[in-house]
Amino acid sequence: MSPERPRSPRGEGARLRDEILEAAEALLLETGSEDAVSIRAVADRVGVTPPSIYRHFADKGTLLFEVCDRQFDRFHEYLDAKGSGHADPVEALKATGRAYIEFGLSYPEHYRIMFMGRSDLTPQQYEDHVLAEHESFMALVGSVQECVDAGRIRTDAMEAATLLWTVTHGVTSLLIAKPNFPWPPVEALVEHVLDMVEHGLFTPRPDADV
Amino acid sequence: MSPERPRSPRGEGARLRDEILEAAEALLLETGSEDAVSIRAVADRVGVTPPSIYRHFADKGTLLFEVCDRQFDRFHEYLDAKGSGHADPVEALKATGRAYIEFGLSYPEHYRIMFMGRSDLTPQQYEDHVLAEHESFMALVGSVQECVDAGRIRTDAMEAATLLWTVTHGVTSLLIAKPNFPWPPVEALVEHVLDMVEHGLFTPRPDADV
DNA sequence: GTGCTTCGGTTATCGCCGTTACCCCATGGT
DNA sequence: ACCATGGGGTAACGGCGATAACCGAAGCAC
Repeated sequence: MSPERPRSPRGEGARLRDEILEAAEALLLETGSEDAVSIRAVADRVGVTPPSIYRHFADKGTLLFEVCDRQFDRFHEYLDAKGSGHADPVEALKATGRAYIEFGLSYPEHYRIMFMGRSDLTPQQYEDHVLAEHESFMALVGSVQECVDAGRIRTDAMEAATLLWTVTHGVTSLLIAKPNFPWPPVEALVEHVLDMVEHGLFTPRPDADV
Repeated sequence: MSPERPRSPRGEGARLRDEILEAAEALLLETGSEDAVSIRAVADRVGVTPPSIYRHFADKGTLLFEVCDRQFDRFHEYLDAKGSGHADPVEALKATGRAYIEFGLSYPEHYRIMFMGRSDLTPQQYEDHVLAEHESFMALVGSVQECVDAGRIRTDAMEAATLLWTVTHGVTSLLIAKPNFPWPPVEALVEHVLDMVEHGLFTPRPDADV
């Protein structure tokens, strides 16, 4: 883009690192395809030659991972924000679920990389990621535990949190992977899912109501 | 592999087509990675040069799609088999759900391509695929309808089928995408999910039991 | 000021990929 | 005997991720 990129002064070589991250993120958002975010494309956008990328990132996977990791942080903030301030812990959980799906659909390519792709990361990144994942999962477990303490849930917090994650992920990932399937309106689908989670889908007896 | 591949006789040029399909499938199963199934690797395995592949498949996507499409057929047969022969339509549905997850986990790379990847197909393939997908989804709707007719379900068949798909897909795809997450044993997880779908996760009142 | 190190980035290149244009030759029909 | 055609092969293009080797300017010691 800008053919004249000034060389960074001595101490601030890390400045390029940020520019690379932002260029990669912008490219990911604009093209909506991980494949379009090539090392060459990113370098071109920053106004730098491809090998320069490797001064700041070990490989392409590391770069993409870091791009998504940033988004991951915002993801958590968003979930926390949407999940707090509810008097009813069950409502808080449902709000978190809505926010999860909403965020995933807002950044489908990030979600794809983080939760739908093959994660061949370096052991170090992998450890970081597992740690972050575990942390955020445990935040969910905490929210679920409030429901358990209030006697509003039928199982233990770990199990319920796992189920909630799989369900919200199921909606999010299928909507991303199969955008042309004749889905009902997203809001309705989400509410139906939440209703299913809350009350179940089947009636225990043929003649029972609710 | 075999350096001496006899040339196919006149009418049976399509024989190579099958060999290519089987080589690609074997490669996919052995390596467990879509990336490892390169045109060159497949050609090498068959004992043929890369351009020969293009006599039978328009491009790599078409080849991979066809490989997975075969598996898709077996997938449906398996689901049908596991879903039939149940007196209780709800049990039939649960059995189908178990089979879905089991099959997906047995062929994770196929499942990945079919349900978790970016599907950039030609319009023709896409149409075929949508049709097949719609057909199998409608089979599910049929099974659900039996539950509706028996008065065992709280919503309409289309909605319930959509929910069931998203849930089973959620379990399958997360287990595939995050194999190192500290999941509970798969069987237990599946049963918990099915139980959640059946009865719901939350209790309507703090003092209610089941 | 002069020399040296070191940092920020480039040039050139490798090997792999999907894909295409073009050629070749054995076979079967006539 | 001919020759068209189908089943392949040869060579090559452009793009990719990645690496090795280099280079020039900025800072530091003296």
